[in-house]
Amino acid sequence: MAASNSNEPRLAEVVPKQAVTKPKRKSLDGERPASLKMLADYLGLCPATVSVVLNNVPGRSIPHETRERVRDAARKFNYHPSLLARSLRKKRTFTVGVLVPELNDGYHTMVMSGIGDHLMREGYFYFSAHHRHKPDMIEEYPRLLMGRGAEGLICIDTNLTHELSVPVVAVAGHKKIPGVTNVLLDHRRAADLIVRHLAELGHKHIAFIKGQPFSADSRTRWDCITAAAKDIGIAINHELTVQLERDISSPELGYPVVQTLLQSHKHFTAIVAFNDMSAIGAIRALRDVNLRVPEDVSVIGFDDIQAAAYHNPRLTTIRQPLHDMGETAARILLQRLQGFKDYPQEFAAPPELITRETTGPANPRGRRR
Amino acid sequence: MAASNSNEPRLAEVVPKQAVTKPKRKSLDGERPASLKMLADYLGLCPATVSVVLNNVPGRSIPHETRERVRDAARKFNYHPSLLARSLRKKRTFTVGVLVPELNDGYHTMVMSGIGDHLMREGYFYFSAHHRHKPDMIEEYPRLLMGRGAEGLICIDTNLTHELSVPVVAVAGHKKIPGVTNVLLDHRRAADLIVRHLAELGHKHIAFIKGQPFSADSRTRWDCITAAAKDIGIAINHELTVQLERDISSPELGYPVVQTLLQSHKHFTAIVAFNDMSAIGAIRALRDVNLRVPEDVSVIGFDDIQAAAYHNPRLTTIRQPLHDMGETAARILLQRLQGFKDYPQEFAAPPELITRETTGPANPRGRRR
DNA sequence: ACTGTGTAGGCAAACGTTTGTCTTACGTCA
DNA sequence: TGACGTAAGACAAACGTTTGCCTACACAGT
Repeated sequence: MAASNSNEPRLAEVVPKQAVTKPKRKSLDGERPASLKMLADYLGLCPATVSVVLNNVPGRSIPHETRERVRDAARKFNYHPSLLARSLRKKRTFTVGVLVPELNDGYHTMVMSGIGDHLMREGYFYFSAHHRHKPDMIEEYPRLLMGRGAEGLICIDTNLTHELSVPVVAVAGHKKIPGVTNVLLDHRRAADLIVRHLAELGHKHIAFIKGQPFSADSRTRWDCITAAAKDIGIAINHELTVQLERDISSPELGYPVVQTLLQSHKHFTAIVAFNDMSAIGAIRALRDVNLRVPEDVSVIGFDDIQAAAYHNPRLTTIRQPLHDMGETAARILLQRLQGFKDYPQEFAAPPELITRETTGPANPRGRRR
Repeated sequence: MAASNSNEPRLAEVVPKQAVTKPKRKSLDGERPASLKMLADYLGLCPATVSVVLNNVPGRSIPHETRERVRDAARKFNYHPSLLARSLRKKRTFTVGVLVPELNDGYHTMVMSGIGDHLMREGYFYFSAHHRHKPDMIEEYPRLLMGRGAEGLICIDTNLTHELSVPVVAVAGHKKIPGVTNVLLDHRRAADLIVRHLAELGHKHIAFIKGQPFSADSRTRWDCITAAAKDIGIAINHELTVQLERDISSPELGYPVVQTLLQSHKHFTAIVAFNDMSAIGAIRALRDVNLRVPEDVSVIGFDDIQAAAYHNPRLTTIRQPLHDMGETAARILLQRLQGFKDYPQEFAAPPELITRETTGPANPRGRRR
């Protein structure tokens, strides 16, 4: 804004009462950011009038010349209103809270990036906090964030347990909670894409890696998979389903469960992983026992994280429009903050099948050992 | 040290789940959250006294019985102090700003996760903002964050241009700016590790991928590499150095520059990439012309992002202790906020060579074509 | 001369805290 | 009995805004 004033404005020159008479109180002179009151003193007006001008309050008659004087002074003293004071007075902070399990995770941060884009565009700022799936933090952080002035919350992949006193949008939230809008993937469609893709390639013996219990998507995704399999006529062998347990976001996630799967010596020609990370771990486990992907076993991931396209072989996966989902979440929250009453209770984003190199025709011999 | 008032009233925990037990609200609390004034009215005291009790202000004599009454009332009405009002009054917000180029990037978010850990532990919250390396945003966001009450700033991989009026810690910052503490990798050591490793494997013709000009580490890293090469006696062929340009964080970053490198038909047996992402892209470009890694060409990355360990082949790289660096940055900032005067002007974190599968003995024939 | 209508801007009360200073009332001491 | 100390808490002034209401004028119309 005020980039032009090369010589620093000396507020002390025009407000003699502090700087000149009391040189020892250094913190009070020029260093202190200008306030409405200082401006008003300087201009011979009262703070209210200055505020009115600077905010262009409609319905107030202030002559053009005065308005210019005020704006000049604001520029000269590099005035920035104290948002703290303003928030206190107006009871609006233009701040929301973003609650996320883990900052260092491709899924979460992709969503956050969408959230951030929309919020910044609309002039909102956000606090972020991560809880690492610890229940007491999930309980406590919303309160703290609200205490900090968050007018609403966006929770990513977080199992909320109860209603809150501010509007909430949950990304990858499934539980129906009053006041909570869920933004999630259309899991029925996603499951259909996965199972149909594998069925068309001739797979009949399919192993599944289920998500961790604490991950919000786990339950729904699995339910949809079983439903889709039933529709399409693929039998689900429960001896071929394994379950992720660890709370990490690296391929190490998928490695051990596929090892145990392999040790069971069951026949399968494809693995449906809970997400891309576990798919990558799965592929490594397969290769470590000299199984080729996709010639011997097809693997399909979920999420389409950035590593997926550059993994070797390139990972076939379901893309979630995570950035869009983040933007959508932010948009819905802001609408609700602006008093929109008939906001959607749920928003389902469309998944997309990204066919790359880790899926191929079923090998009739299945995995060899 | 924790953020001053450890006696922050933890009231909600004591209050029984309100939804179930109280269908009807008590007379006093109506709509708004309880304030000091309401409490004072209820107790027949004045707000100041209530404040004094709740904050355990030393040197005030309030009888024990009154203190209990006050605390009971606070619990009863689920009182939480307005941090907005408190901040306005005390001129402390316990909030900092975190400025980052991109939210969806392994490097940045790993650092953020360290920052977040430390800040939350100390009772601070933070605003985050991302600028995508746009100079006007880099100029504007610090102001906005300070306007929001940030008492200090942590900038990750951000080329600040000038001093700010609050304490700043720059992660991967190189420029010496008054008031800015730099937390960075010991690049001299890192460069030494890289060059020595390749030299020991017999590499003499080494190609280099330099970082983008806007990336804060680019310059220093390159300078250190050339210094180390000189020390160790490796000649740097400028026809074998290419430069990243694009502002993306996917392997696509490194792919095209290695393509051009290959088109030049120069002889080389190893590539030193600016970071892991570009290394992965480089490997793909090599494989696409049927060059094997590491048999024909060795590749070494930088950062040790999560994908590095699970890439195929596993990536040899330099690990930056990013999480630690984030924590360190936060710690230094908080120390400065608490008035520590002799904080370090610079902090260098130790790199570590992670030898995996993408580097091997130099192939005397070099790359074939 | 009186009323009405604008115009320009001041006044003061919020918003919810914190903190230094003041006032009571009571007891103790000499 | 007066001086004094002290406990218990009230008072008021901030912090920097915003906003509803008010005043003081000037001018025009009857």
